[in-house]
Amino acid sequence: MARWDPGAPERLRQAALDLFDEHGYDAVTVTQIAERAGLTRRTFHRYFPDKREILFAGSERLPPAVAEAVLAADPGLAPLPAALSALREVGTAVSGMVTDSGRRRAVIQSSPELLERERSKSAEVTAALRDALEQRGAGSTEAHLAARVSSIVSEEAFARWADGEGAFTECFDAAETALDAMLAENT
Amino acid sequence: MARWDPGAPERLRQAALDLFDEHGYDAVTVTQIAERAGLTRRTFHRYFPDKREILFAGSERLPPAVAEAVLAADPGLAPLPAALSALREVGTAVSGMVTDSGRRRAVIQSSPELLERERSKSAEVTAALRDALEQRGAGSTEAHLAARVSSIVSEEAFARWADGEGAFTECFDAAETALDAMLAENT
DNA sequence: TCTCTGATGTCTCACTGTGTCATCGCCAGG
DNA sequence: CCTGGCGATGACACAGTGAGACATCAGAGA
Repeated sequence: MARWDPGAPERLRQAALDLFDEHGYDAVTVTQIAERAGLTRRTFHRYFPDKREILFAGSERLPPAVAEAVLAADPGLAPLPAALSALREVGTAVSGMVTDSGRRRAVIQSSPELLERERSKSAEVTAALRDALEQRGAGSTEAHLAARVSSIVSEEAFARWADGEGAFTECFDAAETALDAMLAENT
Repeated sequence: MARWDPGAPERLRQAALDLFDEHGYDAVTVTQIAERAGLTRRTFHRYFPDKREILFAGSERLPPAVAEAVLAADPGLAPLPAALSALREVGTAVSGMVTDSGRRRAVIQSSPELLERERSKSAEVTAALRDALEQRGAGSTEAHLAARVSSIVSEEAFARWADGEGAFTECFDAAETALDAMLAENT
C-alpha cells in the first residue's frame, strides 16, 4: 500500500552485509548499499549515522540491559561477581538472538576502522556497567576495575562462543576459570 | 638552506594543538592546521594518515617498547607479573618524556572520535604485550588475559598520574593495590 | 464520505571536509 | 649536467549534513 516498502533499516542491513561479503568493506560505498536496498544515500543516513554503524545495529540496547541486570542482581554480591552475573545473563540472551553473527564477525575483523568501532561499543557496555556498580554502592575505582575485569571475561566468552566452543554459558564458565587460573599463578 | 623549513611534523603538531584548544577539535579543519604551519593540506597527510592521528604522534613506538620490556623481564616471572613490570617500566619512561600531556588529554576527552582512536592505541599495546607473553612461553589464552588485566592497571595508573596524584610509579603501585583489593573481595 | 492537518518517510540539491592518486618540481650525489 | 628521490600541488571520489519539496498515512471534524 505504501509508496515505500517497510523495513528500510533491515533491508539496508542485508544489502550492506551482502555487498561487504562480495567486495570487501572498503570497496563498498554508501550509495551502493542504498541503491541495492532501493533507497538513496540520504535515507541511509536517516537510520545510521555513519557507514560503520550499520554493522552494529541494535547495539544501543546493550548498555541499558547490562545496567538493569546489575541492579537486579543479589545486593549481597561484591562488585565483580555482580558484574559477572549480569554479563553472563545478558550475554546468554544476546547469543540466542543474534543473526548473521558469522558474516558480521568476518567483516568486522577485516577492517581496522570496524575493529575500532567495536571497541567503542564494548567501552559503552563497560561504562554502563561501571555506573551501575557505583549505583549499587561500590566505590568509584572499585566499580571501574570490576567493570573492566568482568568485560574481559565476557569478551573472552563471546570469542569462544563465536569459535563454536559450545553454548554461551559454558564458554562463560570456561573464561571465568581461565581468568582465575591466570590470577592464581602469580609467583 | 632548504626550500622548506625543517620540522614539519612538530610544527603541525603544535599548530593543531593550539587550534584545537582555541576552537575545539571538530571545528578545526586539516586545511587550517596546515596553513598555520605554513604547509598545505596534502602535506599534512604525508606525515599523519588522518586528522586524529596527529594527537597520537610517536605512539607507534610503544608496542615494540613494551614487547621488548616483557622479553627482558625475569624469565621466572609468571605472565601477569612480567606484564606489569614491563608496563611499569615503559610507563615510567613515557611519563617522563611526554609533552603537552594536559592539553592533549583535554582535547581527546572532548571528542568520541578521539577516544575511539585512543582505545585503538591501547589495543595495539595490549596486542604487543600478548604476543610477547606468548613468546615467553605463556599459553594463548593465558597471555591474552594477562595482557588485558595488566593493561587495566597501566591505564588506571596513567589516569591517576594525569590527575596529579604523584609520580607515575606511585600511581602504578596504587592501581595494582586497588586491583588486588577488588579481586580479594569476592564473596 | 470528504477534507483538513500533523506526523512521517523519502527524495533532490547543494555544500563542506576528508583522504588519496597522479603528477610535477626542487634538491643533492654522481 | 642529469638523474633519483623526496616533498608539494591540483584534481577527484566519497562521507556526512542541512534545507526544502513531496507523497503517504492516521485521525479529527464537517
